[in-house]
Amino acid sequence: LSLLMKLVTNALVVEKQPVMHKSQHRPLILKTEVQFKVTVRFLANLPEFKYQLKVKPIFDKDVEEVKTASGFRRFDFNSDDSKVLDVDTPGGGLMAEFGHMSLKEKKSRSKGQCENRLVVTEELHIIKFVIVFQYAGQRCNIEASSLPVLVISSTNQASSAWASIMWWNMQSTMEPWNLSLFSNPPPLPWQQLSKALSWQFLSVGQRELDENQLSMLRDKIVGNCASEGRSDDPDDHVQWSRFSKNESAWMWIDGILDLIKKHMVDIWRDGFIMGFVSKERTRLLLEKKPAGTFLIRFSESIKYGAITFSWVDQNTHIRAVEPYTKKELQGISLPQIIYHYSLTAHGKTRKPLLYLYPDIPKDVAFGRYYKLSEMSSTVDINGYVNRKLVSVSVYPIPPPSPPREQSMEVDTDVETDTDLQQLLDELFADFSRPTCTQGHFLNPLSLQG
Amino acid sequence: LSLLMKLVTNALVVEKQPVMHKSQHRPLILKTEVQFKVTVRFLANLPEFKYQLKVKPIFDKDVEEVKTASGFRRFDFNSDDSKVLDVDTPGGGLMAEFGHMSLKEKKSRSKGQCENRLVVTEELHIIKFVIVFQYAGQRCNIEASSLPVLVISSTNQASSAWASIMWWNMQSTMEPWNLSLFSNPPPLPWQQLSKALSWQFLSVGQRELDENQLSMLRDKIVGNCASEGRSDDPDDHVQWSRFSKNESAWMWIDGILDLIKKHMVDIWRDGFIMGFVSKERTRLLLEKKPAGTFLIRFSESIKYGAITFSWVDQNTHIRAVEPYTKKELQGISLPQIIYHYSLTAHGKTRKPLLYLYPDIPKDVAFGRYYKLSEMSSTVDINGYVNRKLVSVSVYPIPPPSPPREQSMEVDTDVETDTDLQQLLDELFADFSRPTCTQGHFLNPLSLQG
DNA sequence: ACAGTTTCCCGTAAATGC
DNA sequence: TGCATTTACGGGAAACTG
Repeated sequence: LSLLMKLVTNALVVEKQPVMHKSQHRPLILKTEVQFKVTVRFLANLPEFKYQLKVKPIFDKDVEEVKTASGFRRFDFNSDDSKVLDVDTPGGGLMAEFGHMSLKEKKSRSKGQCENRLVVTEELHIIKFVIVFQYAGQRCNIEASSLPVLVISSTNQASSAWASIMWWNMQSTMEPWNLSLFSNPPPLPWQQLSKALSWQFLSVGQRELDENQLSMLRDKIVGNCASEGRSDDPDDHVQWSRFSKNESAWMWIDGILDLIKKHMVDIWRDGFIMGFVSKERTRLLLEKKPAGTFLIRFSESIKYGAITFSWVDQNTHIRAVEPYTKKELQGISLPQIIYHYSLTAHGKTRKPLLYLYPDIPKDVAFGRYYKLSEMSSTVDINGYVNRKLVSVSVYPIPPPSPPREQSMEVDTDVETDTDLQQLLDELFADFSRPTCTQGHFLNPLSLQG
Repeated sequence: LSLLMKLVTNALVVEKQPVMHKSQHRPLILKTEVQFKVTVRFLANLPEFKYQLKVKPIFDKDVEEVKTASGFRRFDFNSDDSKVLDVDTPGGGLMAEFGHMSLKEKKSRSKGQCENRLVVTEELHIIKFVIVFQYAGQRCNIEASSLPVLVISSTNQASSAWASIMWWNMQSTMEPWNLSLFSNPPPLPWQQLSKALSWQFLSVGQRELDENQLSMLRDKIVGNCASEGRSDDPDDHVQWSRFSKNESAWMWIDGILDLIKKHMVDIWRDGFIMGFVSKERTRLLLEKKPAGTFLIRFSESIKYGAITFSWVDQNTHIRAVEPYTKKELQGISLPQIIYHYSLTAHGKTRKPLLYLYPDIPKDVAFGRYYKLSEMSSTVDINGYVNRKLVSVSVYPIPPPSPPREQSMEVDTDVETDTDLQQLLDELFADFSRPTCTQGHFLNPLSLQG
């Protein structure tokens, strides 16, 4: 009997297709009150059992007491809790499809009693599918278990949850099925973590991280730049807390992944974003290059994914533009920004970006992208004058304004208008110097030799 | 007894505060599965009834059969269906607060049987609050009714629903409580409708419509420009279908209200948006004005609320920029657009906007707005070069590109790159004429005398 | 096929809980 | 009080349903 159980247990395969955007093959993140689908397949083709077996999904079966003790949340299935009969599949095997499952938290009375309680995105749960099976007068349970499941209640937890999944996947290659992993998570070799990170970029942006990019990440995450040899020391390890906790590596990287996914899959895929370069390395790379050479970097300081470019300006000054955020990129694409980016300095307006590092003319690199987007916005519509957005800078920066303690009042206080006007006049002294040409027109962007 | 009932019935007042964005004092739009709050007040101060009266909300009481017959949907309260005891209020009166009400549709088996079924935003429902009341051995019902309620299931229905509310409010000043109004809605005098429309702008944008704006709307909605005298003919009437049905007046106006609410309450309030001006009138107004005079108009053609400006260009040409949509205004404000708007034509770049019609220097009108927004984006951050967005146009438009039947292929087809490059070169011939200045820099925005 | 209507669910903001 | 977690719901899009 016990042999039969084991045999048949292994013959069950579980597949899920939740609608989580992050999920790939392994659907390990489930959001409460959001539907997901589970298909249970009976691999051993035993058609004589057709319509005779009932499958029932159970959340955290067998481990419920343990988990409750350690402060885990408890969940129930919302609607489809009832079991579904087996049906035959085209291949002839048996299967059951749970089409509209979703989770709801069971509120337990006393929650915070446990000392070292994990954060919710570290709780590893299990969904089991159980068949109560009658055979030869005997009765036994056949079970199939899902991969570990992380349950979140809001998409703002998805990023942390994904960190847990990556960590678990890396651990479980060595020590499978450790559901208490995050009670005391062992550090991981950088070698292994770096591969996982690279895969994320492959998955999201169709291009892995190269050695230079990984090296920058190593310096940032492993730190300990003592061995500045930049070779991957196999002794380098990363702590879970360093990787996943607030303000730490993964949140920053995931913001960048999201930035790529939403706004620059194509440019990333084609390799035009150096991205992970420190400011120092940027200077090293650029300082020997002719003016007009630039490279594209992810912002290291801004929390939720932003991108900037650094370029060699006149007199070999290296400058970087204020990073563009995801929100801003909704209105204008990075290639468009790069194509039109203009700088007004010392009374002269010019386009400071010429060659993508090391020496690719920017149109060769980016032409294929901005052409398409420009096309559509340049067409005349109903007799209207077409238009487009251009990102411009005024440099050098004017002297900083004196601090204003009550900026809230400004919008009703007419008195400050004059101050503001002055400041603004200063700011745009170069930019908007009025000039008489034909008609009454100001001529703000002109080069006044 | 009947006297008492009437007396007490009138003594009940119903107040609701749903979280619908459109709702003002009268909360007449309810969305299914979204919470709202109802407070029932017993105006007659009879403290001896404290804690003895139970109030029960009932949806479509007394009219359910009629409505079901005419194809109306039916609803139930979700959770708080149970009645709540009366409690005393600070003033000493009796009241009951239903804190977490929400509606759920009761699916009825056969729905589409009714011939002339109304659309859902024309269904007028009623919520009644009933007290079963024992007095002197007698038992009777005390009832208070809500104002008519429109039930929607998605915010994309809110606009239509609001149209119904306006229409009902206008009708009910003459003939109150007509719940079958939309079965055969009588036309309304323009005089009355125009006031209601004007109030919408007052409510959303803190400024009513002036006579010129209303006159333009009259021409558009009433049509029938036979009496071109532009005086308000009291015989002008508007049909409900003309006002509310798809692609018609209200949808367009409501898109503009939303535009104002989201992006330009201040400029609207201060009266700098002429807004409702026909193209013809725009030309009449501007053609006698000096070059650089401009006015701001709402787009008449774009469906969901967009804004443009028309200006007197060189040689007294009147031009208008492609309208800005709500989505685009998320990234840049209208005052900023106006302040920096630049035009490149005939090899010269200039700012074509100088005087807001009739003759207000644009900085006098808009200075107060763009100063504030410029402030924040001009501050230097962490050594980055500040930047901002500018809306620019290239005019005149280059010859239209030959039609491309397979624009889908372009992004993988390297062959077309050359074509695109050529076209683009043409497009930006004026805009990006390369010029050698110091260094290698192109000098695209320069005036080459 | 299609339009009116509802459902689904992300992402943000607010509320809640601990 | 602050942070972790959940709830709420607008908005866009997909799914439904006659």
